[in-house]
Amino acid sequence: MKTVELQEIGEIIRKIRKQRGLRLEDLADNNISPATISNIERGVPHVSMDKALYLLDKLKIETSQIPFLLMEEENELRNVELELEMVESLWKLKQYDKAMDKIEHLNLEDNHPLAATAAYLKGKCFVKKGNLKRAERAYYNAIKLANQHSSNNDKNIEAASFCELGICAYMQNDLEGAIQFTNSAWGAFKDNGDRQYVRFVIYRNKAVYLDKLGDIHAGIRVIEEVWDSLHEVEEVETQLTFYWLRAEFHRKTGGDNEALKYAKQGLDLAVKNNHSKYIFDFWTMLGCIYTSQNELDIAESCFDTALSAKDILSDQRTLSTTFAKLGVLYVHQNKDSEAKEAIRQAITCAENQNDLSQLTYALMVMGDLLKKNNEIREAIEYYQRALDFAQKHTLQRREYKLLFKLAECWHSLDEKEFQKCMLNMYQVKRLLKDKDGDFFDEMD
DNA sequence: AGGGCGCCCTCAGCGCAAAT
DNA sequence: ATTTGCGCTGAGGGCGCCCT
Repeated sequence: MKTVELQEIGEIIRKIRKQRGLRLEDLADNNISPATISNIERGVPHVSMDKALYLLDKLKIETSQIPFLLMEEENELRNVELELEMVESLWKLKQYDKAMDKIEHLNLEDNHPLAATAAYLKGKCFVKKGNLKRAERAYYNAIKLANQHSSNNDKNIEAASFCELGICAYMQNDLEGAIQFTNSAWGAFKDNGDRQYVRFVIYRNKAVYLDKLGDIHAGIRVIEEVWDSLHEVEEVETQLTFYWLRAEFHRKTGGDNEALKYAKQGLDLAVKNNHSKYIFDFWTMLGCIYTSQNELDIAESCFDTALSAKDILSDQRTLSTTFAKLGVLYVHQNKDSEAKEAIRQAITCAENQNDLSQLTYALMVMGDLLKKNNEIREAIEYYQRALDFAQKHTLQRREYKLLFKLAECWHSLDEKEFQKCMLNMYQVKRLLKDKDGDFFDEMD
């Protein structure tokens, strides 16, 4: 008997012991202890073959049966694998309850080689069913199980689970946490394992979080690192996000022409693949770029085109952005009442989606509009609301910007409040400099 | 003799589920 | 929500064998 088979024999012994309702202790005697049996079952390498053979004998298993039992075991494993592939397809087909039922029905023990995969898929179902806490528990469990069983080493379940934990944190407005999880995912990722797409999802997510945090420089570094291998990305959606991010980063650093180039390439790809969410996002982005280039009529058409997709969007998360940017455009066009209405919609959308990064932005834009119309007290109210969210969720760049705007408002009204803002600004700026050294004020 | 190594044991403590 | 009990595991240590 080869040592490679030792673990598999252990699994068979465990299975048969459980089938007969025996505990370790029940099998132990003067010749073999419970711990040793446990060692054999887990395939601990230094256990003697004699003990294993003794155990097989005690269970009345003929050694000649073993190849047959191994084969049977392998067949069963393949069936479970197929079932889990079905679960993944059901998830794609949005049949979350059915997918969940299938996992429960498999009833996998913790030591099953595919238990980690099952836990991971369970987490994904919980996310879609809106239960983030249970999803997180499932992902933690998947990570624990993946580390327990050596056959998970090349399945990248740990990396994928960390990646998903990042998404959970992001959905709960914990961007710093999201980035930490994504870093953990990167640390756990195996280059020659399964689920290679996760590699690009990690890059993509990290860049998205950095964008939301306003850390443009770090975001650009991530995109540059991945850009040359973009052709390796098989998922159109991931590719589209990279085009979107690249355009977004160019736009925010004032590179309108570059931004235009990548937005148009992305739009092309989105149209080709009939991807309505990104058709929507890229038209929104084009609207922003044209607004900043002062081509206001074209910009308006862009936003109008984007909003035509409003009712067929399955993910409403970016809708708030479009309304906010449309508001900015109306401000440029001096259409103040339309602007107010658009920004109000932006605020509502962001609230509905619980997207605090976007909400602070929409509130800030509303403040800008009020301030422009000399309604300073009202403007302060909006800025202050935005500031509270920004502080609570460590959106420090936005916090800095809001403090600046508040300082401007207070300047003529209340010297004491003005001083308070300036002091806070100074502190936030120092914090940001400590963190990455290259603080700068990006465009929105 | 004594150091290294393999095998197996004990024991504290963990995680889970049933009981309260 | 907390306690209790069970099954199991990992750490650490003892024992015996082999080699130098």
